Amino acid sequence: MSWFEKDVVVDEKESAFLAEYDPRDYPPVAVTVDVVALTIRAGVLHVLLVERGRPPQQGRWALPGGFIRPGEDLPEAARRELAEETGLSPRAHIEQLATYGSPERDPRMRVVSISYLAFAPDLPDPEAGSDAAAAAWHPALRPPELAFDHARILADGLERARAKLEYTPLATTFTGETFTISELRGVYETVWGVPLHAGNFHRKVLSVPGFVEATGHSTISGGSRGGPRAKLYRAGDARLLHPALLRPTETEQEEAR
Amino acid sequence: MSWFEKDVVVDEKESAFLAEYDPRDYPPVAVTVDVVALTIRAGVLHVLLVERGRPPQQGRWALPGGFIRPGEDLPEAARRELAEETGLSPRAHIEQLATYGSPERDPRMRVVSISYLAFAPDLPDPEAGSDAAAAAWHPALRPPELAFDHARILADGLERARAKLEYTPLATTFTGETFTISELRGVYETVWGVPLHAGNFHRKVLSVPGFVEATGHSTISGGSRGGPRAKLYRAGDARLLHPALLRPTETEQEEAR
DNA sequence: CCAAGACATTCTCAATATGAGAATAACTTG
DNA sequence: CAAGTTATTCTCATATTGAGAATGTCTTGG
Repeated sequence: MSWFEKDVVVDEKESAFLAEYDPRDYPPVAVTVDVVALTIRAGVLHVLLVERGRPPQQGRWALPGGFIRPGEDLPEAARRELAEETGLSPRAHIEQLATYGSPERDPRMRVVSISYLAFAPDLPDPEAGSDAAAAAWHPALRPPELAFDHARILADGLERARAKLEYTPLATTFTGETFTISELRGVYETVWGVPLHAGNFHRKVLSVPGFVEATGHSTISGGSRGGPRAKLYRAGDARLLHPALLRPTETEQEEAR
Repeated sequence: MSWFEKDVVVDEKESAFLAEYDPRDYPPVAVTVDVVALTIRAGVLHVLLVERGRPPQQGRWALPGGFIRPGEDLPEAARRELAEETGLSPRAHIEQLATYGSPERDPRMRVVSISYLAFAPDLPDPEAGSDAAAAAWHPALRPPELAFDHARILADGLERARAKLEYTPLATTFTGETFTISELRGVYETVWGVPLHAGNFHRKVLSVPGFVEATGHSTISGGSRGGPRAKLYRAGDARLLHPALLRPTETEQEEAR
């Protein structure tokens, strides 16, 4: 139960105040949501971008996003933008990333942007929406030049994604319904950008309670380049990984040279 | 260098667009910052609250905060609110927590609030500011009934603080310039709400590179209830703790019963 | 069909990190 | 001065992790 469902005291004085209250007395600020939607295609991390169809910065690529609507909640707006501009499934994991509000970030007026981070399994190429001339997946580490401060937002989203893989089972949101341990390892290697020890990764994933659960099935055939058929798993019910699956540290990587 | 310092192409079409652009075409939204300022007083975690001096919800306690000003950056607004309403030092650690924008969260109009989390060493009682009838430290775990959705914001801030102690040296921002290992342990025990093993904590803190560095000095006298004089340390230069200092897990706590 | 190479899965071993309990010694207060 | 507290260091058993390797199953190219 949230506060506004309780008996909030609204006496005469407060009623009078609300009646004469003029929202236009406050400095105008526009509020938008922007979405950093990530997926993995052909072993490379990709981010969804739209080509701006109108000024400012027309023709440049930007994160999908737009103004929030009256009566619309923030996560709702983020999901709408994602679906609207790209036709993406509304089931993708989505979480708030951060809010950007530097006074100079948009030349039109004061714009405060609440960014969201979304993870999705490999999806078909998106459809262009009304606001965008085009929408497409781009390599997340080598994107085209981005509009506004979206390069910074993307960088923050990538770092959040890398960190989240450590202590949550979110890597499974990049895979299909079922997956092999190797596919899961591929997600980690792609997002972190480092190769992992196959044997240790296997041991670790199976030892963390609730990370994955066996389906009892195996792949129909071995890998395209050989190897036995792998067991298939699905996401478990854990929301946090205990103990966490930590990235190799810098010192360890230096030692490996 | 940020994007707006670069050669952004502003052609005639874009200039024309900017000229005829009317910010008032967008639905009115007010943007505020709210600050969850935490400190430890007498071994208890406290949060800074102000008593609302005007409707709505006049008389209720709320997090310090207010509308952002034109041309003012978000972190800047958070620091200003903290200093303005309470006289707190602007040097306290402050970081963005999350943004709340449910359409029903304020009866006046659509209000989007960007919350900030601040840690400060024990400070004197604050002064009331212009917007607040009173400002005071309250126990963070048993606060008075809070206005709007501030109880939820406080809860999120507390969880963030607990998590941050694990992998960052932020506990040192709750202490003075120098501190003993026991004082540092006290911070962890207070924020996490669990007793820690003194010996293991001591070993851990000294083994994590860059967490603390010795000053070469010791306390003038032993603790108020006895014990030897303790060595004094200051915060080290690490920004992250490797390996992290993890909270006891639920299962471990259950086992200890 | 066969040999070579790829890959899933399981093990072994050494190095680290952690939880518990305890030993030592330096201070406090009554 | 005795008793109780606390800082600091150790010991030992248990987990966790990094590396390297062994095994057996498959795919691909002759």
